[in-house]
Amino acid sequence: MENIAHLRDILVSHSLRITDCRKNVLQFFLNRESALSQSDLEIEFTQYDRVTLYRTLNSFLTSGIIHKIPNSRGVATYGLCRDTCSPDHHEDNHIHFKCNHCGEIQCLDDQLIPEVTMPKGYLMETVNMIVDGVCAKCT
Amino acid sequence: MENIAHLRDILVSHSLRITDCRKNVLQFFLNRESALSQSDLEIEFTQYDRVTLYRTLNSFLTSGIIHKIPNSRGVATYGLCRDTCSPDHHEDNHIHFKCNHCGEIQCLDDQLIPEVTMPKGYLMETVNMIVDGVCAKCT
DNA sequence: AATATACGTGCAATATAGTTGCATTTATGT
DNA sequence: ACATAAATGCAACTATATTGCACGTATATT
Repeated sequence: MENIAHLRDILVSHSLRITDCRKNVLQFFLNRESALSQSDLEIEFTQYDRVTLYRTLNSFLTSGIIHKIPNSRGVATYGLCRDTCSPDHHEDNHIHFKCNHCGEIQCLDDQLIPEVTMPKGYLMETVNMIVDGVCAKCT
Repeated sequence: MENIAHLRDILVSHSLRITDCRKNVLQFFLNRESALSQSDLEIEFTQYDRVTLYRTLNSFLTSGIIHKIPNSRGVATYGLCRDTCSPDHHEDNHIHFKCNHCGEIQCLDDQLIPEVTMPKGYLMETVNMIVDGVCAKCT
């Protein structure tokens, strides 16, 4: 359970206003170790409109509190950024893990994406790496 | 331009019946160097129903002719598998590239995904790596 | 070549996800 | 406490993904 002051700090430091919705959603992210989708939030927070949750995710995304995790299903999922991230510079160069058993998507913060090289003429901007398998809880 | 016999061979060797739709879609994949989405097919093949194209992609996917490429937008894209792929064993361990300029997604068949290790208790099944940037055609 | 049948296709309908505009409410700086 | 810029809720809309069912066709068998 995060204390409220901490939640406020995070929001303020990302130039976001303090609202109930944002505090609750942020707390939910902090309490969970797995990444979350919009529909996860809709199930958890029936008191807020889908659009509000959608825009909450968007504000977190553009302010650099969370990052988007690519996946092969058609559902966007989001994970908390590390403390070292800022809106213009992300340090989310870790591997993401999708468990085929429980379905959870996790940030493996300590497994860094290895360096790769591109063919001639290609300009590399961001790199994502997603491993599918069975997570520690399900093995 | 692929010859028809070759298209038939590919379909037959994956236990799929020969149909116009499948031949045309497969040819389209072979002629393009970029990955394709369902909507790409809908634009190209107005003579076929969306659902037919959807199921064509599905049959190609489960029979191992194409593979799904994860991406952060909510649109599934597909790339041709290498000749060495079979339905039960895929060799698509290459990096995918998404161009932020032209939007194309390409298979970098020769850029292999580097080996990575998982934390204790994690079981690795498949690995995906997606690089975003600017492709050779757009630089 | 005729034919049975399993498989492919088209249509209709539904489900799910993502997005915008607008009126109303609320957080925040002064 | 008040003005204002931002957040919220509602309604509507778009795009994408998916299923059931009836009908048509590729293929194996004879």
